[in-house]
Amino acid sequence: MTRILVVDDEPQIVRALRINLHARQYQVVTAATGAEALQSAEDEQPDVVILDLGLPDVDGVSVVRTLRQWSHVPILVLSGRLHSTSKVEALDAGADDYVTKPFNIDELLARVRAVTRRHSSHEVTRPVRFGRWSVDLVDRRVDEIDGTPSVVHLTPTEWQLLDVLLRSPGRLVSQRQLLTQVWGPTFVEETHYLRQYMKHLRRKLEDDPARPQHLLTEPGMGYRFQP
Amino acid sequence: MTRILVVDDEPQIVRALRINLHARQYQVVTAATGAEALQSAEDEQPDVVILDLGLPDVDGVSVVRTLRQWSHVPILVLSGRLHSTSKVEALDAGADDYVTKPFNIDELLARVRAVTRRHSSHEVTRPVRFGRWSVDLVDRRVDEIDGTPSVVHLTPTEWQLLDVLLRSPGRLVSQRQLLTQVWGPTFVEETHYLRQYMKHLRRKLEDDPARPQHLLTEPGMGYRFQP
DNA sequence: ATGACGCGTGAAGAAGCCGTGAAGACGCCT
DNA sequence: AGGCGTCTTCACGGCTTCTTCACGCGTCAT
Repeated sequence: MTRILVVDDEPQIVRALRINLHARQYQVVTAATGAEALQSAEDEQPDVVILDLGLPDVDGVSVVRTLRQWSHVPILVLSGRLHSTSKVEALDAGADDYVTKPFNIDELLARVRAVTRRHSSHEVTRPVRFGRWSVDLVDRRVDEIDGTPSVVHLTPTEWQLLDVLLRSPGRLVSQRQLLTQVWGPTFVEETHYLRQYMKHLRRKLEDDPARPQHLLTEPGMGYRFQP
Repeated sequence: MTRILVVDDEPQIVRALRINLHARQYQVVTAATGAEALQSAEDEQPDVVILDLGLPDVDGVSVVRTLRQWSHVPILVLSGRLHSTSKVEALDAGADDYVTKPFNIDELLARVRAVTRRHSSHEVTRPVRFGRWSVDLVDRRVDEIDGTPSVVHLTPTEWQLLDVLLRSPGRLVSQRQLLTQVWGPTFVEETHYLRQYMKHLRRKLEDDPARPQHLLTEPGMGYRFQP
C-alpha cells in the first residue's frame, strides 16, 4: 500500500486531499509545518511527499533540500500561482514535479501516479548500462560490458555526481540540485566544481569526451544522463 | 449535464443567455453582483462561469482573482468595447477567454464549448503532446512521438516561456502574464522579447513556423497554446 | 490614401557560461 | 615525514545564449 505524506498548513486543503487520496486506497499521513514534515518523513517513511511551498515556519524549498539530504522519496510540490520562482527553486533542490494552485484533483492524482510509477521502475539497484560500460551504483564498480575486467576507477566525488545523474535517467538535473546533493547546500554557486568533475567523468566514461553521448550539458540549466 | 453560472447585472442579457443556453441543454444559474457570483460559485459548483466585467458592486477583475484562489473553473469574460484594459487584466488574473460586447450568441456558445472541452480533457499525463512532438516539462526534454531520438534543444528562456503556455492548454495567456512569469514584473513592457522567443519556439516546434498550428498569436492580447 | 501600431524576421554585439589545462592545498597512507 | 591520491582554485579561449536594433508587412483608424 502506498503511503503519502501531505504537508500543508491549510486545513481545508489537507482535508480535501486526505479524502480524495484515501478514496484511491492511499494511506495518508499529514503535517502542517516544515518541522513536522521532516519528522514524519523520517518516522513514517512515506512513498510520496506532497508539499505545499507556503509553510508557516520555514521555506518549503528548504524542506525539499533537507529531505533530499537523506531521502530519495518522490516529492510533489504545490505552489501558488504567484510564486513561479520558488517553484523552480524547488525543482532545483530536488523536487520531482509541481502543481500550481488551485489544482484539479484529477491532475494531482495523475501526477502522483506518474511520480510513483517512475520511481518504482527506476529504483536503481541493478547496474546501469550505457556506452561500453556497466555501472553498479551499489557495489561502486564500473565494468566493461564485454566482460573485460574493470579498469575504470572513480573517486568518491565522481561517484556521488554520477549517482545523482544516473538516478534520473533522461531527466535534466539542475546545477543547483547536483551541487546540493554532492557538495551540500552551501556550494550552490560553485558551478566550476561541476565543470571540473563532469570533465573527469567524461574522460573516464565517454568514448569521445569532447563529444559526449551520455553525459550531456544543458547550457544555463544543468546536466542530463542520456541512457 | 453542464452547469453554467451567468454573472451580469443587465436583466435582458441574462434573459437572452438563459434562453439560449437552456435551449442547448445547459443548466443555468445566474447572479447579478460580484458577491452573489462568488456565493453561487461556491454553492452551485458550476462547470463554467460567464462573467460580465461591468458589475455594480465590485470590479469584475477582482471577482476573477478571488475565484481563482480556490477554483479552477473556466471563466469566460464579457467586456464592453470600452474596457479593453480590464479585459487584459481579467486574463492576467486568470480568466480563460473573453468575448466583446455586443457579442454574437453563436460565438459565445462556441467559446463555451471550447473552454469546457479543454477542461474536461484535462486528463493530464505528464508529457504534453502536440504536432510531432512530445514535450516533457519536468524532465525538460522534447522527443519526437514516433520514437526518433530528441533533436530539439531549447534554451532556458525558451523552456520557461513554453512552460507557462503549456500549463494553460487552450487558454489565452496575456502578454503581461508571460512577461511577468518568464522575465519578472519589471519586464512587462518588453513585448519584443515575446516576439523574439515565440519565433524561436515556432521555428523549433512548428512544421510551418509562418503558419503556426499550436503556438498562436492573439493580436493585442497575448498568445495561446492550442493542443 | 496614409500614418500609427503591432507582429514577425534577420542579424549582430554583449554578456555569461562552459570546457580545458595546470597548479596549489589538503588529508590519508605507509 | 614523505608520497600519493583527491579536492579545490585559477586563468583563458571559445561558444551559446540573451539582448538590442532595424526593417517589412499587415491591420486598423483617421
